[in-house]
Amino acid sequence: MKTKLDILKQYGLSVTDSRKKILELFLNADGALAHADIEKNAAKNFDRVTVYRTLQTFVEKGIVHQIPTTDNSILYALCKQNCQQGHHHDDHVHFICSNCDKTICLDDVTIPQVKLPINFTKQQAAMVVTGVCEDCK
Amino acid sequence: MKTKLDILKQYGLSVTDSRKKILELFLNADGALAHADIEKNAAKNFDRVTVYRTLQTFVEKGIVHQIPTTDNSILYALCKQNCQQGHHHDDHVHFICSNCDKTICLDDVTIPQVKLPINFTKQQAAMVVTGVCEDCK
DNA sequence: GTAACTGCAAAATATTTGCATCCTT
DNA sequence: AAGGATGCAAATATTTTGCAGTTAC
Repeated sequence: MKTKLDILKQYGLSVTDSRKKILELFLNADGALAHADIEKNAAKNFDRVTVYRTLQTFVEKGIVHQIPTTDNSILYALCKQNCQQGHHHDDHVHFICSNCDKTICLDDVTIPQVKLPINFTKQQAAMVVTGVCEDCK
Repeated sequence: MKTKLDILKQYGLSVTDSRKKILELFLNADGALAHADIEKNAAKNFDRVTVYRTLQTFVEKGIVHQIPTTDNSILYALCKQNCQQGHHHDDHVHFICSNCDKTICLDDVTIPQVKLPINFTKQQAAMVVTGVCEDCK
């Protein structure tokens, strides 16, 4: 299993306290995190601005990806499987529980192909399913 | 074809200048609109706050729906087909052109079913495809 | 006439930027 | 030591709220 240090080094980032801490939050989280979640858990120790910059860096490097939601918030999630090495493939479905509000990466559920209208070219696809998760069932 | 007035009345909203104007923007738009787009085009005449409130009303009534995007902006789009009458079914795929940044409702492309892990219940699904649209091809 | 809608002002919140200092390598 | 990362302060931008005046029905 990869450690925080491995991941940071692998992406050519210097190892700092805030990056370690934030990465740890992701590794321990069972779902995706909103900026606010991270701030709540890390901002005791770090500046709000550092959270912004760290997340931005992680996204740029491909360590985390952003999940679009309808409710104006961006969620950030670590790809648990393929994405940590080499190129970033965010091809799984995200699930948002309407009860506990947790966002879960369904790493095993692949986004199905869709047939686009003629003259449309696909580069990426994202899919978010809302419903009730296994814990809230 | 439904007129602005028809639509507003159908949803039990009183007909005001700002609602007519904003609805017109949607009817003329070939894609989805960001809050900023609406503000740019309508805010000459209306207060910024009115745009917020009007959009909120439209979403509540089901006249427009929100499209999740990764880049922190909410997009609003009119459902061209089924959604205008009765209940709102936002079951089509959204397409974001990486060239012109336009967001298009692919009303004819239905979101495919996915098989969720056991004990997960689906309520809604959203799908966003990024790529190159027909105009930018 | 009444309820609903709008504009204005202002508060609350969120995000970005510059710069001096500190830390990693 | 050098480059990058952080913290602080402050500028910007975004969204929400209260209230008085106006408008639709």
